Amino acid sequence: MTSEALIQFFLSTGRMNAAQAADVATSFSPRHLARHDFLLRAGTISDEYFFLESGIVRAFAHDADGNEVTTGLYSAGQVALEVSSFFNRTPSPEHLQALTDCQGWCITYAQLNGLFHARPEFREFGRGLLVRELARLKTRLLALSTATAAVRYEALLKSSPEILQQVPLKYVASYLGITDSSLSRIRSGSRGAEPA
Amino acid sequence: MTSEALIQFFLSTGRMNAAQAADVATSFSPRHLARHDFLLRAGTISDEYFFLESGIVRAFAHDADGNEVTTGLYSAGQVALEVSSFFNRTPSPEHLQALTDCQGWCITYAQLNGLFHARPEFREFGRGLLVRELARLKTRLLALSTATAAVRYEALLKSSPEILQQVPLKYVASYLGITDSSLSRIRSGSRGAEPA
DNA sequence: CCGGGCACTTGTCAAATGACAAGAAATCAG
DNA sequence: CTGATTTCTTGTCATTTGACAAGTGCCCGG
Repeated sequence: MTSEALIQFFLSTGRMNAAQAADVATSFSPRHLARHDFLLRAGTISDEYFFLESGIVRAFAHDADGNEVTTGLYSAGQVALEVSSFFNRTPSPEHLQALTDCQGWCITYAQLNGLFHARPEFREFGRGLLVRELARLKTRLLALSTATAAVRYEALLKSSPEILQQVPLKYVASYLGITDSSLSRIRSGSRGAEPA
Repeated sequence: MTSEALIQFFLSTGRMNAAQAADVATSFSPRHLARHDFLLRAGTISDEYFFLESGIVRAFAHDADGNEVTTGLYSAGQVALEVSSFFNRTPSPEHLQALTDCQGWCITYAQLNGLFHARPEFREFGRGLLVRELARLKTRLLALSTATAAVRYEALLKSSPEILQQVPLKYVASYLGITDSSLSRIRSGSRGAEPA
């Protein structure tokens, strides 16, 4: 089993060199998820930091009325993780479920902490990941309150086309903060546009 | 100058003991902001991690159309910080400005990193802060896509009444993702409600 | 004390989106 | 293959919210 993608991921942030990355990678275990498998269930404590090499994972929660809401969509090259549950050792507010078969790499909380303790450069990497995720959320928040649904859809289409191709539109809609009907209309409208 | 509030803040997460907290606090410097002073300007690199002992700081950015959008409101007991700029040493996408006179405690990036390096328990504390902020953003994101403006307003009123009292409503509105007119209507409506 | 902005409210109308429901189309399990 | 389920589209109408504009009151600096 080769962890090439994982090593590349460590290198991508520029905070680790090749030897360090390769070494850290040995602490991760390969992990496979079949379509519809749960990586984490709401109410339980996450103990798997999961790097996705292929496939798509969906995070979802329930709103005040009990409706399912897709809060995150993770594809290859990302870490699918409920941060607060994993790091605070508290019950997760949301589920993590594979939408397709997934291949990736896992590490437990204890192992990760061991690495953080032993390897300052990996610590930096870990912090970078949190910071990056925070920035991502901020961007989504801003878009949600200032951009129209159509613009948000176009942005997602541009930044993550693979998601649009593989994720049922109702989940995408919920991720974008709209209903599936609205998304359907947005898609039909943006295709033809008015010619002359 | 007493840093009692700062020490309490360190203790609040339960990851540091009293001696550790008091000791770490000595690395922070008192900092005062006059009303309307900028703690950070968009485009510059943040080098101040600022714990607020009193006062209110507003974070704001500009949307695609150039409109100002309030992205964060920080009050006493919180850290007013543009995380990605501070930790990645990159230009900030948003401004941080004092809405009232502010009193608090500051530390630079280099100093903070020094503490992280030397003190594992403070490192834990720092991570906890990022994780907490992330959870907060997630909550806001969920509310923005599932709750009505009125509900979001009520939630803010309940969780941070001090903000409603001190922040001009147009900033609150923008923070809630609505216009100031809408907020005004929500406020007038929720007072009387329909009697019989 | 005065003038000029802000801050806030309110009115009117339009645009964006949701709710609900009915079908068509694709997908999946037996 | 075939029926059942899920997914996606579309129609109709209601609701939420925004855009724009006018008007009142208040605060701040000279």
